[in-house]
Order: sequence, then structure tokens, then C-alpha cells
Amino acid sequence: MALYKEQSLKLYNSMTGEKEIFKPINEGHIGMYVCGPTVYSNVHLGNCRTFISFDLIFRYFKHLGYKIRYVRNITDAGHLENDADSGEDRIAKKARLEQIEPMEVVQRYTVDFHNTLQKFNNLPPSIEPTATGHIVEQIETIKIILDKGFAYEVNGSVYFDVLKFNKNHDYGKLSGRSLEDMIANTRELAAQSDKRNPQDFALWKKAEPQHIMRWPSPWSDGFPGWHLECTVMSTKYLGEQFDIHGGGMDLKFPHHECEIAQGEASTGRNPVNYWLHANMLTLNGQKMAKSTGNNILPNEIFSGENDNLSKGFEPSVARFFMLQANYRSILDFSNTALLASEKGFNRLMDAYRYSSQLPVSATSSFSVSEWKQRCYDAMNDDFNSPILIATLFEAVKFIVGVKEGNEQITTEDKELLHNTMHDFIFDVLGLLDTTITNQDNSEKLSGTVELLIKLRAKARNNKDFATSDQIRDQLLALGIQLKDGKEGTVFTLEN
RNA sequence: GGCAUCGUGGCCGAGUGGCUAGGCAGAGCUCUGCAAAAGCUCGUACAGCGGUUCGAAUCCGCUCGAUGCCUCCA
Repeated sequence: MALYKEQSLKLYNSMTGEKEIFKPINEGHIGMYVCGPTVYSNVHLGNCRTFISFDLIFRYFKHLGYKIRYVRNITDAGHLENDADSGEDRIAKKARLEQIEPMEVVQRYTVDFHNTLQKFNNLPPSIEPTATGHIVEQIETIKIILDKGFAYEVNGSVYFDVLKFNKNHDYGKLSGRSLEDMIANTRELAAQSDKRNPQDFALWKKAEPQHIMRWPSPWSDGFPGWHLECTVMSTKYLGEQFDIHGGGMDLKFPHHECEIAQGEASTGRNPVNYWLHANMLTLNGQKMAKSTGNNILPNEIFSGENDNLSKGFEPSVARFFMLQANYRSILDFSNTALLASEKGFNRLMDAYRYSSQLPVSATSSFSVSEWKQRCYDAMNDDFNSPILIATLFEAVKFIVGVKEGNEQITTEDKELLHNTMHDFIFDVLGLLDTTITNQDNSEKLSGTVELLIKLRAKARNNKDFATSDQIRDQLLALGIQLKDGKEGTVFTLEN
């Protein structure tokens, strides 16, 4: 029996502002769409957090036995930098600055995006469609919206008529805004365009002569509006109505609001059942953003080459750090927080590794099955990874207790404990065991260090502490730390 | 200015009407030739002011503060 039949999952629906019991349209199947990146520069850590959040969600659904189709787009058609007609396309601008083709920009940063997410151990989505690969479908959708009377053409551009749409629909229901308030608070901008009113948004834009990325359409040589691709591609691959739509918090308005409008205008149906929004990663209390330069690149985390960092960190440590906060909370990035996570991460991994070799007893002093369900309870409560991690640390404490002889575990429970930890640490949280220990190192290195450990033990037996301390201190200077325990000495390597 | 979210112990960060979050740091102890490591024990916090309640960090109101969105943004 599939696990999802035994577990009741609740998720926080941004549309209603409440945690709701999750019920997919088709039992056992899930369609999930997540807004992907605009590939005109390297992904920064804030972008990664969103995709790690949805990777956690994707992984948990898979773990529960759902058959899930996860669609995440690549925005490779440039969005305009501002709303005025003279605005420049971001990708075209980057191409101009780097003196290359726009699609070279797209290719370069798409590859970077994939490489980076792979380092964080994100699973690839089921389908990763591109905006430029769906120009035809976007034109078709514009035609439908025009036919239904929710859009108008002006000078080769097509705009969505928000005022008209709002007469029979609720524009603003996702972000909690009312159109009246928006109109009341509109600051009149000098360079207003062909729009009938400022809340309208482009479905198709006529390209200025210098605009490189352009396609023919019934209205003009131009390019699709920024919100349309997600509507079109989610509909194409998941249907007119699907289960989950996710994305960064900053996309809630206007992007997702516009998607709802486009979907309802073209199909008459509310496209999405559950809206999930991942919150921002901040740096120095401010949102990380490409445009402001307030950001950290993943490679800087790995190498430590950034003024905010004292050292480099493994991708899994950064991932663990992010998963210690709920995906809906703002998380502030800092070196000290990352250092704390690294220690906790290592302790968790040490305990996991040891869990397979625990000494067994006739009884258990800890209810492993009850603990296992609490792991599920945590994830069932809107993917509460911090609670899951806290629960895993209960097991860590217990494992240490068994090791020290203060707790007991049966053979059966030991297997259940080890397997459950494996499932949650690796399959659900998506962490990688990158901790460097003597088990992972080359035989030559570990053989050498073992030899030094023996020599040191011999020196200590002879009370030759000068020699023993020399071995210990010089190894430490090389980044090899000796740890004396009851059962002898082990070592760890600094990474 | 409008809309929204949030304000938790030294730091990060859960929870949410009565019951220990967790991690890191710190303190004491054990172990140790010394140290490190490891283990054990320890914190009574919820912005401020009112209100509801037998009882509120948790609900309501106000004040203050922070952040996000309102223009592209994960």
C-alpha cells in the first residue's frame, strides 16, 4: 500500500491563508508547477533556497508514493527591465554587454543553473520547458483570451484587460489586494504606454527595431508578455486545472495573480488548487537579489571566497542550514548560523553512520515506531523540515545513549531506526553524506595516520609525551585531528 | 502612502490557548599525562501596552519596529 494512504498531509495554501488537507485531483497523482529562473545571470543562493524548498516538497511526495509530474520552466525569453515601451530585454542586454548571442546567454546560465542545483542534490524536474520553445502555444492562448474579450490590441501589442476581467472575476484574490485600492494608489508615471489602465499587463509586446529576440505573430513581430509562459506551459503539461503551483514569495504579485487571470480568462476555470510560496533568503537582513548585488553565489559558499564567510561549506551543509528553517519563513543568512549548522549536520551524520553498528539488547528503551511516525507528522504538517530535523536529533540522542550503554535497542528496532533515518536524511531532506572521516579516505592516507596513531600510543605508554604531543599537534596543523576515545583513537579530516 | 507577513532565550530557529522544541554557543562535571574529542547536567525566552479567559508567548485591539510586494526579481 502506498504510504500516502496512511499519512494525512496538510499544506499551507497561499490562496486561503490556511493549512488544508491535501487532496489531489486524481488519487495517487500530483501535478506541480514551479516558476523557474530567468537565465540571464548566475543563480544566487536566494534562488537556490526556493528550488531547494520545492525539491524537499517534490521528494516528500515521491517518498509518500505519489506519482508526481513536476514542471519547472526556464525563462529564456527576455522580460523587459521596465514597463515602458522602450524597456530593454534583460537577456538581450546581457548579450549586448557580453557581445554574444542572446541564446548564448541563455545557454550559459541554464548550464550554471543545472550544475548548481545538482551540487545541492536537487532532483531534476519531470519536465523543464522553455518559454521560447512555446511561442506558438502562447500565441494561441492570446487568441483565445482576445476571443473571450479579456484583451485588446493596440499598436501591435496585446494587453490583458484587468478592469473588464475584474467585473466577473476577482483580480487580486491571491495577494489580498483589491483592484480599487490598486487604482487609488497608482502613481502616475510619465511614460505611460498604450495600456488602457496601469493595471493591465502585456500578453504580447511589439518589438522595437533594436529588439533582438522577436517572433512573428498576428499582431506584430514581437515577444510574449512575462506572465504568459507559465500559464501556457502549466496548461500544456498539467492541464487546465492542476494540483500545486509554487514559486518564490516575490512572484505572488503580480506574476501569479496574472497567471490566475490568464487561466480563468482563457478556460473559465481556476487553474490551481494549492498555491505554495517559498519565502526569501536574506543577507544582512535584506532580500538577496540579482539587481541590488546583495547576494552570495553558491560557489562562494563552497569555496569560502566571500567577505561574509570565514570558510567554505559543503553544499549539503548549506542545504541543511536552509532546511532548518521552514520554507515559509524568511531566513537570514550568516556565517555564524552556517557554522552552527555544520556542526549539527556532522553530528547527525555521525549518529546515522553509527546507527548500523549499535549493540543490541532484548528490549528497546525508546519507541522507534512511535518516533518514526513523529518524523512523518512533522513533514505532514506543511513540510515542516525544522521539526523533522529536531525529531531526527532525538534519535541522535538515543543512538548516543545506546553507544554509551544508557539505552537499549532490539535488533528489529535497530534496523527500523537505521532505515528510517536513511529515508528521511537522504531521500526526503536530500542531504549527502559528505562528512570526511577515516572511512572515506584513501587507504594510503588512513594507513599512514593509523601508523602515527600507533606510534603515538606507544610513546604515551612510555610516558614520552614530547613525542606523542608532537605527533598530535603536527597532524592537527595539517588539518588532521586525533580524537581519543575509550576504544582507541580515531581521526577526522578538516574539509 | 496601500497591501501582506513577521517581531521568541547569547545566536539561528520551531511551536501556538494550560504540557521539554531542536541546533549552535556558554557554564559545571566525567573521562584524559595535559589538551582536544566524546559523554552527562544546566537556560524558563516569547517587542511594548491594554483587553478576552480559570489560564496567553499563543486570541483581540492599539503602539513601536522589521521585512516583502505595489517596476524585473526565487
